[in-house]
Amino acid sequence: MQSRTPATRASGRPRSAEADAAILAATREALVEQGWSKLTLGDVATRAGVAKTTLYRRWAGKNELVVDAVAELFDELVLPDRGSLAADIEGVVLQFAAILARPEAASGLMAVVAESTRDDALRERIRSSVVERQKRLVLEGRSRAQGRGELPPETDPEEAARTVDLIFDVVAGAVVHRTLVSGHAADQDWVRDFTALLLGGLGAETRQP
Amino acid sequence: MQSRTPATRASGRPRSAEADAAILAATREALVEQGWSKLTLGDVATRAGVAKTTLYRRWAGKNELVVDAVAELFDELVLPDRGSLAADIEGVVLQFAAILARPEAASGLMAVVAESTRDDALRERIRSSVVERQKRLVLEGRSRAQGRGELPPETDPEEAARTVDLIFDVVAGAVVHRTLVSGHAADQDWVRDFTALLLGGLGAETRQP
DNA sequence: GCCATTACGCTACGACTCGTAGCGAAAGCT
DNA sequence: AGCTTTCGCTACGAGTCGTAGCGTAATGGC
Repeated sequence: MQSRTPATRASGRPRSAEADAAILAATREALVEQGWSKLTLGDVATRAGVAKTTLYRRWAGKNELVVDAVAELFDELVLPDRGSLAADIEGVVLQFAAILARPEAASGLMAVVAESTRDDALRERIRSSVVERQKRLVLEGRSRAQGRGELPPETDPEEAARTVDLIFDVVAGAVVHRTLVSGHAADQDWVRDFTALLLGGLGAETRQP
Repeated sequence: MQSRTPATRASGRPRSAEADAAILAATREALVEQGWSKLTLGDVATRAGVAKTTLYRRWAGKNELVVDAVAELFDELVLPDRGSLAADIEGVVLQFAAILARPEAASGLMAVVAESTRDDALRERIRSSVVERQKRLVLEGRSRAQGRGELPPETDPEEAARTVDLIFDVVAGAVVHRTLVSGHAADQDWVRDFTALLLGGLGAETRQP
């Protein structure tokens, strides 16, 4: 979250945790109904049943609030072992696609990403609370695949890190682009084709089913 | 553009083409300096040297204006024949990355994409004026590769169309995610790695340089 | 050359949102 | 108790929005 664990402050009336949850839920609700540009903090405060001033005391502005509200959606991402690298990839991609299919995630995330091009602190907030969580799944999937012998163990750790970043950009980027720009659902069929392309490459993909 | 070629109207004072160009240029300039959320139509009008009412007579709102302003940036996309599929891909990806690296493209595009999740007409406007232009390059590149024997000729036209869509989502999505979310430039080294992954797949990529 | 038509610049306007300040009351700690 | 911090509420100036109204400019048709 934002400034959790005051650490140096222990006295006085504590902040209401229910208010936090209510505000974030109200933000997602407003994102669905109003979209990002027409979302007003006054409306969010009313929906949450708190005063507008309370909202401003906790978040610096709309951007930070939306990041926190959307970040909670990614808590549910897990990577159960499905037995093969292909199955693991398909599983996590489908989960990611399911989250992105929710209107509050789509409009909220893209909007704050757009804002983050002019706000480094915001970009870092997105990275730590949304992106980093997903990247761990990539690392976990690779580790499993190496254990199964599907991928060779990395030799150069720096090259391995670059590869993970690359894969992550490809996977997340493709799902986002498919869902938001192309405007089609990243459904089972699409994910199967995508996984085949990612594993086998363009030659293998078109070479045979 | 928006409502070009009135067709049914030929009399009266014609709209100034200079004003159109000035407004779109001013929009890009304001995008760079203010970002999307702090961009106001009044400011754009002032920069362009036109009245605010003129702006509202031509565009329905901020979203449509920004789409048109950003779309012009993609006019420069071309696909010279570089001799091989890999080289063609690297070339077009680098061009796309160069456009996205410009702040007006990054903040503007992402913002309108975010808005388009709640506005079908806006999504269609983006698709026709930005996306479709890029997709033709993919078709052209595939055709050339088939002529060289690097890719087999498609048998099922429907499957071929799906593959083109898939490739397009992967390429564009990866560049966008790399640039905007990860916050790193899609430079020569990254594009080389990405092309290798796209052509050879995950196995080949990690198997050896 | 005159007229109908359309675009333009300018001003002004109500409605709305923003973010903050100030206040008294509430809720915790010691 | 007393101290501290948060909360809800009200009110406020500043800024933006999108539109209406008016007089003027630039076309084409007659």
